[in-house]
Amino acid sequence: MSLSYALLGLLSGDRPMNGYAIKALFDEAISHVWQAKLSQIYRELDALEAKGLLVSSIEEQRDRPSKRLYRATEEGKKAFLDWLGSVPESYASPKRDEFMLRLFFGSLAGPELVAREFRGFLGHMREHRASFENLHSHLAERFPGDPAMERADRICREDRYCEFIRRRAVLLAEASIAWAEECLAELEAEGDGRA
Amino acid sequence: MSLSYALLGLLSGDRPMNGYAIKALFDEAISHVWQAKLSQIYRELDALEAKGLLVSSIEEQRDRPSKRLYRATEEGKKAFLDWLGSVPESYASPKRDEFMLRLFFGSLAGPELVAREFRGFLGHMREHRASFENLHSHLAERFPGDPAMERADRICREDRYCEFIRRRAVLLAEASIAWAEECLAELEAEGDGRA
DNA sequence: GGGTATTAGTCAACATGTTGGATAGTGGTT
DNA sequence: AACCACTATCCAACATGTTGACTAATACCC
Repeated sequence: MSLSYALLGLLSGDRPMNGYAIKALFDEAISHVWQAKLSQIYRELDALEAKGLLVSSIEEQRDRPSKRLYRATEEGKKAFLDWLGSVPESYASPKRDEFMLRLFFGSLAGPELVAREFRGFLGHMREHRASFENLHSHLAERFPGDPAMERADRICREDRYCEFIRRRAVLLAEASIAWAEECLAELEAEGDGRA
Repeated sequence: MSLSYALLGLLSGDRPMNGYAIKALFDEAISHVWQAKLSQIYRELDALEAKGLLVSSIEEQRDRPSKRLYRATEEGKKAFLDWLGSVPESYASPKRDEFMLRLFFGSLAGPELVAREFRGFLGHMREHRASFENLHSHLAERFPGDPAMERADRICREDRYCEFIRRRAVLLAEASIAWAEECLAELEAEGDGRA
């Protein structure tokens, strides 16, 4: 699946990374594209190393716990590039949206409850949109002296594809906000008329 | 989690349903909100019955395999309504988008490959959008004589919240299409200039 | 000196999702 | 007659994702 390719991709560069830093990178840069928990990342790194697609080495640090640095083997890089060049099975991402499911049962909940949920959703989406406007990743600050993190930070700021991704996130957030405002207005107009 | 509440919600009405029909309902009406495989649905129905939230009965059919009809118990209905009235933990749905992940590694893939993926994505999204324009669910046709399916069909057509959901799906699809067209145009403009 | 936060990694258990096959009758196609 | 598609249920195995706990060192605050 894709998580392993994401890891291989991140570790295909010349700068090795440890699990903890990868998690930070996921959270700051990839979280609206792909999410993963720390324990999942570690497990996956283990599995990839067992398959010979990654190798790891321990780096001792003076003032901190020592860390295990991973890098892709030649085989790992090849596996990643093969995946990148392959045709994706599907362009549809799996849908599992609790808010929408609740909305589906809206008639059983009643308009007031639904309106409340819409307000919560709007709050969330507005925050979400704002988070793109004033965001630059803090990876370099959080991992001072880590070349992999400095590079990642720079890429997130400069890379055109990262910019594409950011633009889409903003557009989708705006579409969702406009939609929710319209639905809420409809619900409230009716509520006023009745109550 | 939410799948069990989705099932309880569907089975809280006065019309019992069997697993196969529930799967069809998921596919036709809820698929862009929540997806589930047949085996998962059966397993979940089992678990809910074991907890006393559902009861089942076998209905023999002349010309077809007999089916197991589920309906919610009073306890099940209560559990569903409690969930519906509760505040959702999060309005963010888990993100796991393969296409976006590939795009994140765009610089490693190169503009031609990325452009190809964008074309695939556009094809998918245009189909997706079109599927809302000429769609009315065929549940009643597929399950002739099944009152639960006739009702579900009608609700999907008439219910305002289903209409909200449909509208959002269309808006998001349109935003994605506009975004992808713009990105693709940028990539192609550059490709022409160089090639 | 004690509590808490941060950095770093590991593990067990559980929850959820996916794949594929077994079973079984009906109806239609080649 | 052989094969496939549809309706229907169930199960085992595996893959993936989530939660929470545990270890350990350092730093920072009170």
